[in-house]
Amino acid sequence: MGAVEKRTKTFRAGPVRIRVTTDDAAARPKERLTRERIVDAAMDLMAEKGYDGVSMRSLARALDTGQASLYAHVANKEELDQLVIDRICSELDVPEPDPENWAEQLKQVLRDCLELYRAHPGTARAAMGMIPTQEGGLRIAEGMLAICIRGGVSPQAAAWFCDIAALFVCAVAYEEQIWTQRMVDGAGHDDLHEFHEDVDGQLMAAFGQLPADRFPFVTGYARELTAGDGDERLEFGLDLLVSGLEAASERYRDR
Amino acid sequence: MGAVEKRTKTFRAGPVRIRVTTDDAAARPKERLTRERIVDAAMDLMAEKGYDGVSMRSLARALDTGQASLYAHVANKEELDQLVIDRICSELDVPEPDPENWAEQLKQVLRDCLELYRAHPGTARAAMGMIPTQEGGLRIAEGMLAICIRGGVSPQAAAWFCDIAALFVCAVAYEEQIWTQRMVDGAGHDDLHEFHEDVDGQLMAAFGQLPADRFPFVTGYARELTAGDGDERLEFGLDLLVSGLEAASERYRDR
DNA sequence: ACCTGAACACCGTTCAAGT
DNA sequence: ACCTGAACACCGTTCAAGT
Repeated sequence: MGAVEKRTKTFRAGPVRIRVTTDDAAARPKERLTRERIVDAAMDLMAEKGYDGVSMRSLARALDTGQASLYAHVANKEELDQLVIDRICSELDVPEPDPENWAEQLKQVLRDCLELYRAHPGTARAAMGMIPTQEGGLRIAEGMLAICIRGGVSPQAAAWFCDIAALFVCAVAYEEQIWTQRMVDGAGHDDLHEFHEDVDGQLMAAFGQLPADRFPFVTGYARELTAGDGDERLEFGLDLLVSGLEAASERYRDR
Repeated sequence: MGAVEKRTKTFRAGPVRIRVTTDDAAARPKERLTRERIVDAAMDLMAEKGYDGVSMRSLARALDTGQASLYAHVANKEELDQLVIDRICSELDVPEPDPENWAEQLKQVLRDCLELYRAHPGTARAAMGMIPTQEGGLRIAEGMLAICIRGGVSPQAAAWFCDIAALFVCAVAYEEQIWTQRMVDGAGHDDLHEFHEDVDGQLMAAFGQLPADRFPFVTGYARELTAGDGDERLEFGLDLLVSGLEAASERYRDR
């Protein structure tokens, strides 16, 4: 359950001192609902059950309140998602721009973003299609823009790059989380790495067995199509985007 | 509703001949359900009401049957989504590889993909995180791989590029469709273009009004951050990816 | 073989009524 | 001011029963 619910209480029973952690509803003076508590509980629930595990109802249940009570603090589920994303964004540190080293700095921020999504399963789904308008998200946007522009990238290229790169990382994380969720639901596996290898193996076999006359390249390069884990694919994508940006920055020099 | 439901019928009432188009259930010899009819109806419904407008129940209603009947032809909603995506994929023509011109050919295929998503609102959401395993999707993967490899791109770079570029286009389309859906739901606007300009305007104002000391770059480049429509941003992204690929192909020469 | 009604276990959101 | 129960209008999926 939520981090806020646990309290310790000490009883005296003759010579014995009993110290218990209570988390049953009856025992505590019901804490007031706040946005903070709601977001805390949503993050716990999301980490445990994935994006679809967080409903206004399950969240109310976790907070031991009625679902309607949540709407006194949060406009709707979309706003809740925004608050959750903003919270995780605020965990990320963006470095001071080092103009000599902008390309590597950008890559590192984007790698950190993926790690952040990974640390909080379900969040990538919530972040898809979200524009940063809150403190946390804006800080990251500010930091990435700063790295680009202090590094000499033209403003228009920098702005579009930040947008596109963030979208890309989010999409990679979302795909990963879909597969992770599929594993959790399907059970049968408890090792994620092993599961991925299984999927890749089956996929490679499937590609390899297609009619070779109509799909010569898919069958011929089945190995390459299924190669690499999430990190390798992210790294490849970051290489494309960043080395592309170095080139594009020239073309957009005047914008 | 679906294209299949309308029939004309002629009655004789004394001297008058009445010709009606019936689409009420009672009048027609109920057509058998098939996968084809189900996918047809799902596409119509999705175009009209977006991704969330297609539920197994609303779909059954549109087909004038019970929701359980659908499960005789389609394993679950996920399979339905796959069939819909595969159907739209089969609308796309992939060109014969022209090795001199591989970069432009790739961009054109990816532009066509975005057009396809746009022509069928709601599909990008369904396609997110989907691996092509059916005829239609595989054809596109085959075609893109062929263009890359015949153009001299190393196999591993080609394979990862196809994956990443498809993900990118899908994510761009998904973001667009979220905004479009938001407009449809919110009503008040009936011109999509005007709506986008409104959103961009408000966003630019919001960015511009942030505390300039903490967000110097976001406030300073508010115009660039909100500039450009979907096409310009896609084009920029394709430039990054494809020019990045030309560079990466060298580094992966041996793989 | 194919289809159906009814059920099960869920959603997000609203609102009059309570403390 | 804050919280609640109950309702409204939905979901995906299953299954015994019908034709």
